[in-house]
Amino acid sequence: MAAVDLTTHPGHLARRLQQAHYLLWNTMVSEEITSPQFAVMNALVAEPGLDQRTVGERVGLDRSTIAEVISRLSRRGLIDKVRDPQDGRRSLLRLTDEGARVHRKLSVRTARMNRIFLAPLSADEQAVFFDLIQRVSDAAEGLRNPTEPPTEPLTEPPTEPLTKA
Amino acid sequence: MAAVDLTTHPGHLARRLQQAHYLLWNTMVSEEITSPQFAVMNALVAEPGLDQRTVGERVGLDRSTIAEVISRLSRRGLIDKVRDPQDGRRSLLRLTDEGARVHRKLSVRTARMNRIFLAPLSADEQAVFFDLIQRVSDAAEGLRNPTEPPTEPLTEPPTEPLTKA
DNA sequence: CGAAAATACTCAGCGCACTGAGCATTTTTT
DNA sequence: AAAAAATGCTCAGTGCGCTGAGTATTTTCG
Repeated sequence: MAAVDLTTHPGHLARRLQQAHYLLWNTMVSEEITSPQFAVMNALVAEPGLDQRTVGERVGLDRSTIAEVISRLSRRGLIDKVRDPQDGRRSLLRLTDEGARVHRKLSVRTARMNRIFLAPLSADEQAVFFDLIQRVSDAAEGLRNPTEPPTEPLTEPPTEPLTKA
Repeated sequence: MAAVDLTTHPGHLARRLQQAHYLLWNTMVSEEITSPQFAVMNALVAEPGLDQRTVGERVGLDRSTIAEVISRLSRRGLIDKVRDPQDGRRSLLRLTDEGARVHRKLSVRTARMNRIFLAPLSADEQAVFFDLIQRVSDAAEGLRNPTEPPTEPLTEPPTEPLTKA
């Protein structure tokens, strides 16, 4: 008998929160377009012509997942995908007219859903909610992405200044 | 140009939080046993002999998902699964000795991981963090599970008492 | 220039998560 | 007791999410 209390486990809470959101999204926003798909479309509204990897970075999806999400959006005719003539490795992405239309429609519904989802919290609590989750996520991301904070700046050791010159 | 700010979208934040947790779990707890698998084992430590559906209910996994998770735990020899002789529909579950051993080991590591994961928050903030997420999740779950709260209390309408008699 | 390294993407494999449909076994009704 | 409903589980299908390996294209460097 040494069972643990999962209500103090952030991972478990995060999963439950996401599940709850998933269900609400399905009933209030769309059964066709998922939340990650919407996030990708949204990134392309903000910055049309991004390549696949960068979009993934913007919305927090790894290379494999973003590829699949994009393939679905593309199959539905919501985004265009073309090889970059300047760099044959890249795929450049942008919304189609239909994609832009769908994005507008879903934006409205998403806002409505978020209001309902967050209704149990006061405005102040909502702000705290965002802040806390974000801080935890950012910190954890930092743990994985050493970011190589210049252990010894690539520029150079304190021998001589060169940005100066 | 009507892109939305995803940092105020709880669904997006929940996904990011879970991803961050997933990565940390993998490096600090186990590469074999996942967080949902641990949750299932934990439920069986608390209540040995539960049937599959109830375990799913305890940890928040639907019938299909719980079936897969259990099949993996079973394949690894961490849980036992037997048909209920009283009710041929049910599968009764309990940890094997090895399962109990693994659960103990992971409990320690999980506690350590949670400390690090939550380190960016003060003790007070951690309490708020749990509370807010839980309230939002519970409320959203309530939206889907009508629970049939006695539209008109089953006890009785104000016309005449009948439990009386 | 040509080999080596970096970069963008694809592919296969595993695992979580949900729905809808189907099967077997109770339980309830008639 | 037979028909109907409920219950527990399985199966097929879709989608997110990660890793490791592989391919093609650029960039860098000797």
